Amino acid sequence: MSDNTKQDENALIAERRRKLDALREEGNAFPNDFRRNALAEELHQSYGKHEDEHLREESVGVSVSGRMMVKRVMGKASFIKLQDRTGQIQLRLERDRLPEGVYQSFKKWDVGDIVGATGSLFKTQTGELTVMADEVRLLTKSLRPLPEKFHGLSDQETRYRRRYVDLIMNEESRSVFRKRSEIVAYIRAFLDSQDYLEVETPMMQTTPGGAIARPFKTHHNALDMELFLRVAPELNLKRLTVGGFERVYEINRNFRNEGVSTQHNPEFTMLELYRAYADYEDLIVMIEAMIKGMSQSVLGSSTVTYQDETYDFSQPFDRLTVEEIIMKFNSDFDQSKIRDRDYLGEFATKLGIKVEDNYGSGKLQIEIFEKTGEAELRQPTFVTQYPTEVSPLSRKNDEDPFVTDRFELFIGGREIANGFSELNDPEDQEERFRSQAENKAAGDDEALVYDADYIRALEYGLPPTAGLGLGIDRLVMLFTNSPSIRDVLLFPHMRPEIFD
RNA sequence: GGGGCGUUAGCUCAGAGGUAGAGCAUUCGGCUUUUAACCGACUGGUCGUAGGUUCGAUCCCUACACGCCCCA
Repeated sequence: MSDNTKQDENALIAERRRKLDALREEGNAFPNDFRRNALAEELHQSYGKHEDEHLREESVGVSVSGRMMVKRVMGKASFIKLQDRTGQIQLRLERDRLPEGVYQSFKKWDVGDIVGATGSLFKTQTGELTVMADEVRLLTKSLRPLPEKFHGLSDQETRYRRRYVDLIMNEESRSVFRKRSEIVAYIRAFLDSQDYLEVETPMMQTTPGGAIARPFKTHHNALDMELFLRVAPELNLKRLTVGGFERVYEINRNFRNEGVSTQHNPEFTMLELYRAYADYEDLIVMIEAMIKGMSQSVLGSSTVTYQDETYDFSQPFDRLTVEEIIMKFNSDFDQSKIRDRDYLGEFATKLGIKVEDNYGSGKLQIEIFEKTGEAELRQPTFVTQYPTEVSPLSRKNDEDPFVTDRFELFIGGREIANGFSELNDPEDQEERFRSQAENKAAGDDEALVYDADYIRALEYGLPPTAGLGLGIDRLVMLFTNSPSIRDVLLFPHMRPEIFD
């Protein structure tokens, strides 16, 4: 830090810096030899119900440590509270019980400092479990004041930019990220128990990968080549299925160069899985079971309440086709013309959709579905039979090649998962790639890129396979009642902060 | 990209065209069972940035930055 900045520094920080200077003069200001033997939550669990008298007789010695969140000095005795990773525990410090001079030093410590203490348990007059300290040490001086004790930190921007302060101050925020971790752990356990193999495939590739999305570009200096951050791991995971890993999954980051909103972050986490000798129906059964189990495991309930709406996972999820949804939510739609390109085009235009010349009836169906149906799908609903035109990697339906054997899962009007029976005919795939390449040439920078090696892999033979992608961030939003994706990302993307 | 709202002390927030306010925190004093501890005294600000209107702007106007929400 420059001298200039130091001079301009806030008086509160300057004061604490002076205290740190004094600590440096006394010896090691940043000791790392204190070891605790108890956590706050353990103590409350084990001794919370004990009587004061009983505790004093037992004389339970404990060492605890954490961030000092409360400091109440009453002359020659004080109460403080330390916060560790499990919760808070109160300590009582009495001048005449501590070694000579320690209490005097303690009075200069600040809320936010990291403190370690050793003592024995008792209960206060109001019944709060407390450690009567025999020793107490300052382990790390905090130079910056914490937000106010009552209102805490509520400014959204600061909560995202200084997540560490948010985590110190807000139990709800800590809880969201613990739940996120539990959800991911649940998914891993669920898949591992069914003999899936977890793998990691490249994030940087020479093509963006298998999804319709705009990619980020980067550059490798030594190789002097353009690279893309992947938009999906799909093609690599299917290469692994060709290789004989018949059940694989990856939980990892994808990158899409698109808008930022309450629903979108440039990087986000997806589960993708592939299962040979299965079709999309098998995955529908599986994902429904997984979400039900997850709800029970993480929330202890088969329902989840999100923004004043409750979703019930105990009932079988609804199932509708894309065409059924269009007709259900557009009463004036002429059902006999559900695949009539001209009619669909007119209908879409009336809805305010910008219709491009190269849109076929499948693309138009999807535009109408997204505009009129998607947001209405509140309870868990599987939407099936997506048009082939918008599903370049999905297997065509045997009876009706206009559609593919594909589904998406919607909860609360939002897409949570997308799965399908994989296209494993290399010649069909080659044609679909070419069609995408034409779109790309026509200016669609989201179109898939032709991947010759992927075709070659398919030519070795991809067993009949079903695959699934599930957006972890959106699922966590749902399970933690978070209105914005930023609430479930530890460090959401923000424009750079200006330090002057 | 368009629209709306916001930005005042470390934090949470009031405020009004005429030299800027509260609570908590800090500092000093008191207090050996507190629970947003309490009592007394003090301190703390380029009112997001840059222009403009005005005798005078933190307040009105414009642009910009950052954030939040809605729409595409």
